[in-house]
Amino acid sequence: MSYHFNKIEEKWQKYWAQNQTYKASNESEKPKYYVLDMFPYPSGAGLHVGHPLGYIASDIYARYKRHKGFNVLHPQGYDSFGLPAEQYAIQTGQHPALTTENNINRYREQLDKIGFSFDWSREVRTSEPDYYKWTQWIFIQLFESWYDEEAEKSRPITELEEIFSAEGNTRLNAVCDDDTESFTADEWNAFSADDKERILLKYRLTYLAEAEVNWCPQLGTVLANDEIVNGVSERGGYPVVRKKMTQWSMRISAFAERLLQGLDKIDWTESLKESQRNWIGKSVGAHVDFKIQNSPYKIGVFTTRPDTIFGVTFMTLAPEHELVKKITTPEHKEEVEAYMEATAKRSERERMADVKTISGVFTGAYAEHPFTGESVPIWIGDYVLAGYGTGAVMAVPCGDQRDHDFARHFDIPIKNIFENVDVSQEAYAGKEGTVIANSDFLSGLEYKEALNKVILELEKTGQGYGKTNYRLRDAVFSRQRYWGEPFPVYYVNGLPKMIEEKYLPLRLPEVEKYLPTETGEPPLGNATHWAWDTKNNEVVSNSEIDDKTIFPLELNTMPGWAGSSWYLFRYMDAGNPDRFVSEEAQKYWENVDLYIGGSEHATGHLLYSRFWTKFLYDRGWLTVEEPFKKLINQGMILGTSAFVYRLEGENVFVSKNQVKGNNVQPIHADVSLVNASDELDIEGFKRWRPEFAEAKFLTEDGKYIVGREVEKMSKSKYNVVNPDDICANYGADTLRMYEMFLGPLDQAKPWNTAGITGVHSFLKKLWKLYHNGEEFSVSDEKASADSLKTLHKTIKKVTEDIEEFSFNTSVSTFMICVNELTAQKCNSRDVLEPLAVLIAPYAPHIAEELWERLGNTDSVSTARYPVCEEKYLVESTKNYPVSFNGKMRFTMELPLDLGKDDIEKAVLEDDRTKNQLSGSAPKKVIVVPGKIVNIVV
RNA sequence: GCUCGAGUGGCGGAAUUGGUAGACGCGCUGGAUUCAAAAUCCAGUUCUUUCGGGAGUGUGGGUUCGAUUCCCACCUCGAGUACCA
Repeated sequence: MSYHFNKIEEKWQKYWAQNQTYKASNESEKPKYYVLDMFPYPSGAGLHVGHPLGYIASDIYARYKRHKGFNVLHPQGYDSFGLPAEQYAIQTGQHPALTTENNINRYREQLDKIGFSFDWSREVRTSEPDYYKWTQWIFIQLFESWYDEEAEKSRPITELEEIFSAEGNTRLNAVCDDDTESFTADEWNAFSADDKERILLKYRLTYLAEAEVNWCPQLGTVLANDEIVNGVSERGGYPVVRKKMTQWSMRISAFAERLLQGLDKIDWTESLKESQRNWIGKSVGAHVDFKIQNSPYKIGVFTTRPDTIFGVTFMTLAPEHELVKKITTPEHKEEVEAYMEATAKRSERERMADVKTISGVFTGAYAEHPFTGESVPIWIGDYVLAGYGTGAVMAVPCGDQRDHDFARHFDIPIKNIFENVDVSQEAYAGKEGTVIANSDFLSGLEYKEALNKVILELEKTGQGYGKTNYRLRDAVFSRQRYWGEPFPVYYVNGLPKMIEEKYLPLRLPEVEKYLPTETGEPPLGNATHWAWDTKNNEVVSNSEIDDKTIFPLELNTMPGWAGSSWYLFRYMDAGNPDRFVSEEAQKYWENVDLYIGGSEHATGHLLYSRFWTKFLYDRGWLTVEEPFKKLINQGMILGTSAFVYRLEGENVFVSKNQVKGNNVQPIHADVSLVNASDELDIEGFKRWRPEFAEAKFLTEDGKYIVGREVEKMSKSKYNVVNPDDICANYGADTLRMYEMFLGPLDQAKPWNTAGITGVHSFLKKLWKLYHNGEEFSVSDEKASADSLKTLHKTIKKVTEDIEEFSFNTSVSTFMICVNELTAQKCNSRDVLEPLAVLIAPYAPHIAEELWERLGNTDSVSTARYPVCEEKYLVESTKNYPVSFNGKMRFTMELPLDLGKDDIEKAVLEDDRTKNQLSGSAPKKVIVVPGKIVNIVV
């Protein structure tokens, strides 16, 4: 009976669904293990062969862990809020919920065909009200919390109010807005309710504030820093400009240090941790205040090199700095304003494009050097960023290249404060090994001593203090979109109020149009039924707003990362109507043991979910502080595009090798029209692109050869390979094993269907091992020693490979195993039964079928993983390579249990050795038992 | 520029507490089977050679009896990040 993979796979997929084979229980005697994939956004294009790569790897691991006796949680769901469905809605009017539903159904169909062991009973969808109810709930908890820097944790806002009314905020060490005024207890108690509310907003972990944001006009929304790549939007590649808007923000900056420290405790790749470290961008230095001459103001700067303070010859402010307008002298006003205007006009992208052009203007104002009292001219320049530090720098041209360039460009003096260093041509940025000169009390000191001394001095004189700065900014949380979580917020006197928990979810309202309103409000501004009745606690029509009991609701929605920041916990207890996850369920599953997904989420999702987890931990809703213990990034599977070459201006195509010397235009051809030897199906191509139906094709030897190029898989490049086709032609088991066989999991690699036959014929050979002709044939006779050795060797290697996520080599190991067993004519149950279990994580369908034929009534997934018994691996002899001066000459078979001296003796007595030595005595003999013998002549 | 990662046959890729480089698969070559093809099976396949060998893991050096593996310098490619004071 031959290997009918289609029938087998259909049969077992049905069986697993009917028997809920992979349903995980929240109670078990077994140890728990949680394997999670990054859940997909269900796009309209469906899955291509690249998508399941990580899912296959995690599925193998999940299945392996089940065999090893773990209670495994391996769920899947959908990150179903997002832009494409909304844009489709704008174009077609189809409700995003409908589009999303259709896409999810298609995804599910495709996923099911690959035979994953997901527990679908725990499926989550971020766009479902039952789910986003809890996203809203977490938002409210963030609003009701503040960050205590003393205790290094988030605390309820009610405790902050108690502190305020007892002692004001003067002694408090809490994270808050920079412009927070200080007050005493008496002052606090005398404030009006609205004033109190405004002050509390400066402390809440999610807050409403006017902020300079990244506005993308084409998308009609603001973007977070991690959603911008090279100055344009990550999605669509549209320009992004800076704009002031009132927005919800997340005070993630409060967690900067813990997010940084936490990295040391988790098992992630070093490169990923490094990305997060860079993103958090911790730098240690000092804050220094410079008095401005003839003015009540002072300029605060952050510097990592306070030791170079005597090298300051000017200061530079960012053009957007708030003091610029206040300190500019009348005679420089016109110039400064022109400069400010010019910078504001430039987009982020332009500003990044020409970093080499030096520009700036003098404000006419002077600051006072904190130690020498000398006058320091104040400039503005766009090389200083408003968003980092204080938006102002003390410029030390001898120690910083940018300051140096600026000074030289504008003829500002450069003062050298380094001994024996020439700074006339370029700045000296080194720290160790130089002595500071020309620096009053710092002269003669080295970097470290100077650093400590100057900070001490600054603090003594009240002109500054040691400070740690982080690059990590608070995350803007508002999006001007329709298809996202509505904020559970209404406004009274312009102040935000939270809807009470028991009235959640606040459901997304229906709208006529998904575009922003004519007045520029977000799409929810189109909703007619979008006001909050505080009497009946329900959504009512906007026309009823009376500002007494009925108030307007927030029009923004939450960003894409809101729902994905906590979904891992929902799987533990999906569907719980009373809590986002029950205490028991969370305590049992703790957090994710293994997380697999792409590295593109390094500074977005993976940082935000760590932030929310830490927050929920602080407030006592979770027992873990990190969401993902171990994380593996799978590499992308790339497509191999095919190109045809059209002669410029003609309807004639030339084959690949005739391109040279011709002026041709390469055009993507659908990869399904090209065979493995790069030959184009010309008739098929003509039917596919009717505009080329009449085209002429210049062939070579009667064949039209296409050009190839490796690119990202995408519909528009016609290089997409659909997993459904592979499953239909070769089976899911072949697809699974081939995807693993392609190369190391974490590496990017092009898809190449040609090689799949190797893996497919391996599965056919495996099938044959259990069959004799058409009959199932496994004997109860004892297995031969050779076969047992093959089996146990395989168990050992495959197990090691799985533990190290080297799935590609384990496929090779299986191939060797089956080849050996075939050669040994092995058909003993002793070997074939464990082999079926061993391969089940990789090729579950064929394993189930063989398992059943072996007479088992349970699913193979309930079988215990075979144990490698070393006794079968024991060798009695070993081939020793014998080398002379490191060059191998021959091998000698010797018993393995010989000692060093015996091996040496045996080798020296061998005729071939004597021949090599030709009478002379060896200088040295090196014997590594079990490995090699080297003779030095 | 900085950070991280990687360079091994025609191709994807194996092999690291330093010990027979090229496992396994694709492709290719030859053979068996077949009227023929597909499928299947067997053998060969780093380069070079006067058939004794010789060279060989990006380049140049070093440590070692012995280096794909360790050290130094350089080159190339990929990823991330980018005026971060």
